Order: sequence, then C-alpha cells, then structure tokens
Amino acid sequence: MWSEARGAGWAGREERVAARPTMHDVARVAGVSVTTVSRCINNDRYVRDSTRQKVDAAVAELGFQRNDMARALRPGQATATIALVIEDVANPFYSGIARGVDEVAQQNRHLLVVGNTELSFDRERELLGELVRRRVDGLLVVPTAHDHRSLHADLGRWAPMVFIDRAPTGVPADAVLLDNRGGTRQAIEHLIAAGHRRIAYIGGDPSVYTGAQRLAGYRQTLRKAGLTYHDELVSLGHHTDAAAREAVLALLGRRGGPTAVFADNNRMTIGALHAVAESGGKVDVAGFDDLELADLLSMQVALVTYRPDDLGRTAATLLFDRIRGDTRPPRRIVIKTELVMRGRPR
Amino acid sequence: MWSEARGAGWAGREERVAARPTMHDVARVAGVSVTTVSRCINNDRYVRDSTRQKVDAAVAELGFQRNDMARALRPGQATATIALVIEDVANPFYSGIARGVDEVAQQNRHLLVVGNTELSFDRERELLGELVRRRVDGLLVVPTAHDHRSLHADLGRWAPMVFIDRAPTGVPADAVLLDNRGGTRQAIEHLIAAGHRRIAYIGGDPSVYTGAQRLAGYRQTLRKAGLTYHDELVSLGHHTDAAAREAVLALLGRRGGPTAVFADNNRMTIGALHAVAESGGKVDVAGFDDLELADLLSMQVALVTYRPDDLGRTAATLLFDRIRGDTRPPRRIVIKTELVMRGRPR
DNA sequence: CTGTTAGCGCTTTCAT
DNA sequence: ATGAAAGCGCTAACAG
Repeated sequence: MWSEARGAGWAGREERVAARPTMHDVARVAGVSVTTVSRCINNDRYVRDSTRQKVDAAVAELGFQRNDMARALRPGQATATIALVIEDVANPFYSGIARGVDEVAQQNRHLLVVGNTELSFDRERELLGELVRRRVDGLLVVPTAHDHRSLHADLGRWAPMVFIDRAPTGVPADAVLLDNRGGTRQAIEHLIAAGHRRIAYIGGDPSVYTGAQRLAGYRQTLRKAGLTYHDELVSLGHHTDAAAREAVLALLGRRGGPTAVFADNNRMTIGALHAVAESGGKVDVAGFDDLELADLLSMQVALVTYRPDDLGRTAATLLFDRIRGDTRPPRRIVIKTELVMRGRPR
Repeated sequence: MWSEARGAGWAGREERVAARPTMHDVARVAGVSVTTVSRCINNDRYVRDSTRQKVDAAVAELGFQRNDMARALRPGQATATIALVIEDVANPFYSGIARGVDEVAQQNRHLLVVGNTELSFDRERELLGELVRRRVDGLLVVPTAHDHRSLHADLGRWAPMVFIDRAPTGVPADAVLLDNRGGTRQAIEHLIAAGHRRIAYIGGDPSVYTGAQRLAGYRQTLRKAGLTYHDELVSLGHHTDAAAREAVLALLGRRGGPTAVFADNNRMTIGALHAVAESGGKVDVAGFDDLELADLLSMQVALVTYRPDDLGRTAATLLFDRIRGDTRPPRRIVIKTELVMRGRPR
C-alpha cells in the first residue's frame, strides 16, 4: 500500500512511486519500521550497518526528503528559522544588515526569512504575526515609527525579539543601535570647522528614532558652537532621493540659503549630491551612511560611516543568545561611527 | 488541565496561562471544542455569533497564535513560503532581485526565505535541501557554476524551481535571463564607435553562464568590427572590485595596454573605475549592470542597464504560475538591457 | 539493535 | 451549529 501521490504526477503519468514519499514509504521499501528509518536519517547510533544500508538505498531510490515541518511539530523542536523585518532590502543599508544576519544565521544553522515593510506599521504587524504563526525561533526587527509596546507584549512571548537601528519606546528588548548623535555631531562639527555657518539639514521622517536622534545631534552641535538654529534650513519628511533633491534645490534657490547641507541618511545624501551638482554652487555636503562609489565622486562629501553588516551580525548574535535561553536583562549595544572624506575636492 | 508551559515562563514565574497556548487551551477557556475554535480562526461559516464571541475573547485573553506548521502538515496545505537562493544579498544586483521577488511574494501572500550561497555549489546544494525539507512551495535560484541536472532531478519534484540570471545546463526549468550578448555588444560597439581598438575585458568567473555569454558577446562584436581578439587584453576570474582594480592597473601598466576597458559586472566596473581614476590616463570604461551614483562620477562610463527587480518580479511570477499548477513546457524569458552614459565627460 | 505506540497542533469528515 | 475522532509525517519513550 503506497501513499497516494499528492498533486498530479508529472504530465498526469501515474507513478508507481509516491510523488512525495514519506518515512512510511521508505520503511516499506527498506522492510523496516519508521523508527529505524528515523534513526538512520538522524544518524542515531544503534542501527546495524546492513540495516542502515537498506534504508539508505530506499531513501535514494525514492528520493525521500524528511519533512521538517512535521519534525518541528514535536515539543521542544525548533524550526531553525529566524526572521528579519526591514523596510526595503533594495536599500544597501538594509541589505548590508541582511548580509550580516545571514552570516550568523548560517553559523547557527538557521534559515533566514526576510520581510519588507515599506515603512508601514500595519504591514509590520501583519508580517510579525505571520512569522510568529510559522513559529520562527527569533525575530530581528527594524521597527517602524509607532508604539511597539502592545505588539511586543503580544508577540514577544512567542519568539525573542531584537531591535535593530531603532529603539522601540517602552519595550524591554535588546537593541543594536548606531551612535546617531555622535555621528551627526562629528559631521556638523566638520562643516563648522570648514567655516560654514548656515548648514541645512535634510531628513526623512523625524518621528523615526534615527531621524529624531540625528536632528537632535544637529541642533545640539549648532548650539554648542554658538550658532543659531534656523527653521528654514531644515527640511524633513522626505522618503526618496528625488524628494531630497527637490528640497535641497529649493533651499539653495532661496536668498540666505545654506552654504552646506547635512543629509540624514543615504537616500537623502544622494538627493543632496544631485541637487548640489546641478546647482553648480560651492556647497559642501555631509551625510549619514556610507555610499558605494562615493570616493569616485566629482565632488567631496563627508560621510558618517560604519558597517551595516556589523549591525546585522551583532543583532543576530544577541538573538541567538536569547534563543539559547539567555534571560539576562535587555541590552543595548551602540555601534560607533566614523567620519570619512569621500570624493575629490574641487 | 492546562497545557504545560513549554520553556520556562519569564523569570521563572509560574504562570496560570500556558506560555504558548494551543487551540485546546482556547477551546477550554471558551468552553467549546477545538473544532469550533478552528472554525472561528479560519472564518468558517456555521458558527453562532455568541460562540464566535466567546472564542474571540479566549483567543485575546490567551494571546493565542495559530501554529501554521501544524496546519501545513495536513495534506494539500501549502507552507505559503517561497525561497530565493542567491550569491550575496549585499550586492545590489541580488538585493534588487530580492526586492522584486518579495513584491510578488507579498501579492501572493507568501513569505520569502533568502539564502546566500557565496558562490559555493556545496552550500547551494545544502541550502536547497534544507528548503525542500521545510517544504517551501517554490524555489527561485541563481545557480552557481555547476551541473544542476541531478540536483534538479532530486529536488525539482518537491518544489517547482525557476532559475534567475543563469540558465542551468540541461535542466528543463523556467529561467529568466538578461540579454547578455546583446547588452555586451552594445557596450563594445559604443567603445569601438568612440575610436577604441584595444578594448580590455575584465571579468569574473568565465564558467558562470553570464560570464561566458558576455565574453562571447565581446569576442563576437570585436570580430564583426574586424578587430582582432587579444588574449592579453582579457583578464578573468576576479571576484571582488579590489581584484578587478589590480587587474586593470596591471593591464594599464603594460606597453600596448588597452585604451578602453569593458567590465563584466558591477563589481568589476567599480574596480575598473578605481583603477582608471588612479592611473589618470584617458581610458574609457564601460560595464555591465547599473551603478548607483554613477551619474555623479567624475569620469564618464557607459553602463549596460536594466532593472534587477524586474528579474525578480518576472521569475516570481513564473514561479507562482507553477505553484498554481501550470504544467506548460518550461519558458525562458529574456530581459532587455539598455546602454546608458553615466558620469561627466572630462 | 529494532518495533510498537503515543502524541505534537491542527483540519476535516462524519455524526449529532 | 457543534463535537468526536482520525490522521498529516515525524520523534521519542518504552518494550522486546
């Protein structure tokens, strides 16, 4: 009695072997019990060599592949999967994180599910729910700008969560962050040292943790240097480099416009660079995040750099500690940034 | 009788509610049977409103989350997961693909597992095995340079496979490819039209499908233009931009060196650009793949462009057709490329 | 060393 | 409209 072939066999041909053989099929072909098959598959000791060979032969003949879903159903078994919830893999910042996470996941023999939220809290909530229902062993999240208290309370017990890049408010979880204020300070100080007094700030969503921190760093640094903060030099809420470009162009077109601009993140910096290149003026640019190819630019730019994969690796390491049962109080790790000059001076 | 709390409750506190409640727990709290709970969870008809409310309350009280692993165990049920096997997410080419795939996956309410192979066939084989054992519904693969016949024969029956960017030899599967020869031809013709006669080719692994195709396009175009192919102008087998840079530097340092260089892929182009910038000579560069920020470069570069996310979207669309039972003969879709000039002429 | 059996958490006939 | 019971594919006591 063979298992019924689930789904039509290829081209409707009726096959004598099950389309997706189970351990029972293997056991039958090998003439042993499922237990023995299980033992062979999982390399338990206590299997006679000749038996093992029969089983191996049956496995090969049938093309059997163990069903890990069924396996993980047993209590105590894990799914050997972790998940990374980000805004957009196509952004090098996030793909860098993903890369770092995957390295650590691989070392721990886990698979990685990646989900894009596109900045939508609803999508994030939905995604995390799906992930938890699939019983991933752990969650790595770059949270959207919302209150994560209830979300974390609901889902945190199903899988450990580690936050990346943004600290969720009021949630007792591990987080790996960048030195947003410090990095911004260095960049602004650099611009001030270069003689600039009117420094624009071009940024994304200021309600996102990083945006708020960086803006705070900007204001703080201006103040410490005795410069006044000008509202009209600050342009926020941009989501694309195109929007940033427009905004900078507008800023530059005004009387009393900036002589330098600091950009909040990689996309903002790209937009700013385009705007400055087009406007042709001698405006200095600084920005958060590194940019590939920045060193070959026709203009100079000061960049607040760090390795995104470090964020991912560190967070994943923290997560696996939790997965292994670490119950110490939540930790917050801050990754240092470094200001570097890229591109060629004019 | 409550389910035992699996794993220690937080801080060892003994909880009256199960740490990870099951449907049975919900049923007990709601005072109904598991069947009814299942019906509510899955929005079956035939549930009295008052019953549904009791169940909803119990679900909320316990923080129940359905176990989709157990659910998928039933015959005919899918895991609602597809996988993407690539070389390295941190490379914008692959992250672009991943982005496109995720879009389509989301539309089809599937989750995406991403695996990095680092170009290792062993790792690829292992990864695909793990994926199949987890019973993903479909596989998207950028294959490494090896014979995939047996791999596909072994695993193809467990989940439909669609190949991206590289056509595996002798495997009857869908594939989405780039117009490698055509794209390369355009680039080389451009360089020839600019007066170049000694055009270097700097490339990655020539045994990888794309490498072979692009090299063939290069030779073919030279021949058609009546130019002779010079072995010493061709440097292959580079995996990083640093290696490409070195190689181009070496090429440029030689007597009778190239007056232009064509680079095989994005990393090769980055290396070539660095080398040319350093050497200061007036060497023209062309390359396969687009480069972010290329338009702000201090030198000009001709790029063979296309949208990586299109590759991903198209492949994922094909895959979902298969998942839905499409049994038409395998298809091969070729994505067109476009030659664009980036950067500023000196 | 090997087999029997009892579930894991869920869906799904089949009764009621 | 609801429940009892079988079983998805696997592992883990427990016997032998």
